[in-house]
Amino acid sequence: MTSDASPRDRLLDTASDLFYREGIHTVGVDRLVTEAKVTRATFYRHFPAKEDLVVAYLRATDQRLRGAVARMVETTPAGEALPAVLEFVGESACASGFRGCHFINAAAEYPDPEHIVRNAVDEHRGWFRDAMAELATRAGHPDPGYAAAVLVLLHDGALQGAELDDPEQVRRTLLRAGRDLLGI
Amino acid sequence: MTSDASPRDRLLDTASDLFYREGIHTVGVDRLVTEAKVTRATFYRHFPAKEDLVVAYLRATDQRLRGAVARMVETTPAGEALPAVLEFVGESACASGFRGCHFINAAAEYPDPEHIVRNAVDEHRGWFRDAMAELATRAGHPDPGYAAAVLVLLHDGALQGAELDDPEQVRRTLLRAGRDLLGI
DNA sequence: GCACGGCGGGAACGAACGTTCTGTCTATAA
DNA sequence: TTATAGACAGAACGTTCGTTCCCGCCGTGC
Repeated sequence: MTSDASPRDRLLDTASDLFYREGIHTVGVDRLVTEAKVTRATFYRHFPAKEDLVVAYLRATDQRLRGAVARMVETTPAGEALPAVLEFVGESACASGFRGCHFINAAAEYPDPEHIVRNAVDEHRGWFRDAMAELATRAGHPDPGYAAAVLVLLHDGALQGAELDDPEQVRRTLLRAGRDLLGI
Repeated sequence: MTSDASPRDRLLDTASDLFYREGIHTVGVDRLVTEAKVTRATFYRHFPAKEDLVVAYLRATDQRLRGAVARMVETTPAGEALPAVLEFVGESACASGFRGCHFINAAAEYPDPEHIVRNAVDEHRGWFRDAMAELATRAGHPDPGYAAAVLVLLHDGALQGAELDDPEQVRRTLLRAGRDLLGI
């Protein structure tokens, strides 16, 4: 239950849910405090402003994804890590309630590249690219930089495509294209 | 000059510019009528509501892209149409002022798939996929459906990646991956 | 026992939102 | 010449925005 968590956690949980499902600008502070069962005063006691909650939401999502990838890496042999990532992306894209990439969606609402929200987006993307490059290296891929760039490209395209078109078809295309490109 | 165009055209031009550069929700009607040098009454005489202007903006963008693709198809032999599309996408992504895909960005701000804005997005994406499938067919590609799906995937990934990462690197990755995947 | 900090309830702030209105001016068409 | 329609100017609508404040309650630690 979220109702017996701390006010800060309730806030972050409902923000994560609402920001992702309905967008950031369209979800007001009213909505947030009402659904989190928290008062405005409590909101501003934990977050200096709404955009700080947005950053916290992205950072929490980032941490969740880092954990998922780390767990995946631990449980799959080095040679199968890249296809495993593709499977993971494909499954995420087909999950119910999927609404595209958290970070791409957030960036679309914050055009200024210097904004703190964009900083959070950049950090996540930097980590993902580096993580993919390292996986490719460990898998013995001849060109890890290219492999990472390809994985980022396919990742982004698949996540946005799955939201806007048929997720299952996108998933199939992603897997087939990934295997073709990465030589696996 | 936009200042001697009709009020409706001025409105659509400034809306296209502002919506793309700064986002849709963040640009208010105040901003629009001020920069278009048009009064509120004139605004609402031409568009029942702001979201109708958003739809008009997307439809105008859609028409521009259809024209660009049609022109490209006319001037390139059938066999080279697919790489030409990739070049076009890559160049667009590296153009100054590029801010990602108009339609993906708009969809990120309108989560409801039944919204009229999303309808405009769906129409554009449907056209693009069909156009790519037809190009692939005419180029003699053995699996036009897959080729079209791949082009959509790479297109989406490249456009969002170029906005968030290094556009030149994304362009190179796009071209190389496209050539590898489409056998060209 | 008492001070203190976290939280709930709720009013209030100024600003901006999308939208509607009244009224005046001017160009075009009957 | 007059009627009409479109664009102008600008005030105003009610609502919502993000943010701040005051007050009373209650649990914990000194």
